[in-house]
Amino acid sequence: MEKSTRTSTRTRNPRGEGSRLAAELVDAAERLLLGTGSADAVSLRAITREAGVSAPSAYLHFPNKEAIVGAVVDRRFLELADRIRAAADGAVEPAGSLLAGCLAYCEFALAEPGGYRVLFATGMPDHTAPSSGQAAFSTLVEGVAGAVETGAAPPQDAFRSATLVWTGLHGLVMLRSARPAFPWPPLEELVADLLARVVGVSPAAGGPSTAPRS
Amino acid sequence: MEKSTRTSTRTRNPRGEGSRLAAELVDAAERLLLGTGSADAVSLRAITREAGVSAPSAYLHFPNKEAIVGAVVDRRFLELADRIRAAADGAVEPAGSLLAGCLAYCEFALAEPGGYRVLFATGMPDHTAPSSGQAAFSTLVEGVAGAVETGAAPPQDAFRSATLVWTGLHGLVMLRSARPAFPWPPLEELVADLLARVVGVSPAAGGPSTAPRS
DNA sequence: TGTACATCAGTGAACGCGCGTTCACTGATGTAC
DNA sequence: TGTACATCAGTGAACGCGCGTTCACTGATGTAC
Repeated sequence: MEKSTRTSTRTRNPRGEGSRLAAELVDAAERLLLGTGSADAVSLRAITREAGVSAPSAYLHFPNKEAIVGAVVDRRFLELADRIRAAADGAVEPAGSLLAGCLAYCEFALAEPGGYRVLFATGMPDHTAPSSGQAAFSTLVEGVAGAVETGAAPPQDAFRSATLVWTGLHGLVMLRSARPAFPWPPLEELVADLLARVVGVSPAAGGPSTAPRS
Repeated sequence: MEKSTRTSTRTRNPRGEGSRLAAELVDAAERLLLGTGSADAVSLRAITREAGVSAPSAYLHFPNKEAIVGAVVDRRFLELADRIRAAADGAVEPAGSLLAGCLAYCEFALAEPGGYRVLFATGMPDHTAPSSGQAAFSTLVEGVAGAVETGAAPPQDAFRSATLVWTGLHGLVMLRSARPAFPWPPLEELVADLLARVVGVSPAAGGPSTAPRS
C-alpha cells in the first residue's frame, strides 16, 4: 500500500490538552479508511502509527478500535448531510434543488469511494442508522415533496419515491466504483434520468430525457 | 462466529483423484464467504480447516487464497445468471418475465447477503467482470427490449433502462442488508414499482402502482 | 523562593494468537521387471 | 509371484509478521506549602 505521510517527530500535547489526541486518531483513521473502505482492513496499530503515536495511546481515549471507526462514520455522515443540504440550498427551484442534492450525494461517494463504502458496511456495532443518516434521507423526502408542491412533479408518495431514489443512487455509486470498466453514461445525465423516471420531474432544467413516454 | 460443521476425520482421495480436493476447498471457501461476504475476512487457514485438511494442502491446487475466492465468485455468478434465466423463462409474457428475473436477482442477493456482496467487492484481482456477470446483464437488456416489443412498455433505450434497473436492484438489496431497521416496503411491491417507474411497464400483472402519473 | 508531590500525556516491553508460505517428510498405491 | 521403485495425496514443523490488549513505567508540568 502507499506510504504514510506522517513524520515520526510528534510533540506531546500540552497539559490539559490530551484529548486532542482523540481527534488526531480519528483524523488518522479517516485517512486510512478513505483508502480501504473497510473497518477491519484498518488495524488499530495502523491508526496509531498514522497518528505518530504508540499503540497503547489509543486506549487513553477509546475503549477499542470500533469506537474510533465509529467516530469516523459519524463525522462522514455529518459531512454528507451538510454537502447535500448545501447543494440543495444553492438551487433556485425545488426540482433543481432535488437534482443538486442527488448529485452532491453521488459526488461525495465517488470522490472517496472508501469513505462512502464504510458508511454502509455491515458489521458496524449496531451503529446502524446514525441520526445524520436519517437527516440526509429526510432531506431527500422533502426534496421530492417540494418538487410535487410546485408542480414540477406529479402527486406521489414522497417516502416511497425517496426510497427508490436513495437505493438508485446507492446502487449507482457502488457499482460505478466496483465496475469501472462498465460503459457508464455521464453521471449528471444518469442521475437526471433517474429522477425523471422515478420521481417524474420534468427534465426542463437539463438536456432531453431518454425516459419512456418522452 | 459459528462453529464449523466439518468433522475432523477425512479420508484422503484415491489415487488420481487428488483434484477433488480443489473442489472441496472451493466448497469450503463458499461456505465461509456466505457468512462474511468479504474475501479478506476469510483466511486460507480457515478454508483448509473448514475442508478438514492441513493448510499447505491448498498449495497443491491453488497458487494462493485469491485463486480460491475467485473460483467461488465465478461459481456464484454462474448460479446467479442461471437463477435469473430460469425465473424469466418461467413467466408467460415479457413484462412478467422481466419482473420475475428481477425478483430472482433480489432473492439470490437477500438469501445469502455475504454470497452476493463478495461478487461486487472491490479489491478482487482485476477479475472485475466475469462473462457470466455480463450474461446476466444481457438478460436484463433483453428483458426490457422484450417488454417494449410486445407493447408492455413504451419505446426506450433498453441499455440505458437496464442500467438503471440494475443499479436500482443493487442498491435495493445492498441497503436492505445493511439497514434492516429501515421501514422497507415489501420486496415484490418495491421491485414492481421500480420497473413501473424506470421501464414504464404497465402494472397490470401486479397490484396498483404508486408511481407518478398513476 | 524552594521543594515535595500530584497529575498528566504518552511509552516500551511483553502476552498469546492467527496469518501466509516454505520445506522436507510420510505412507499408501500403482507399475516394471 | 515377489520385490524394488515411482508416483501421488497430503502432513507437521517452522519461518517471520502484525495483530489487540495489558502492564508497569517515564518524564514533563503544574500546585501546595
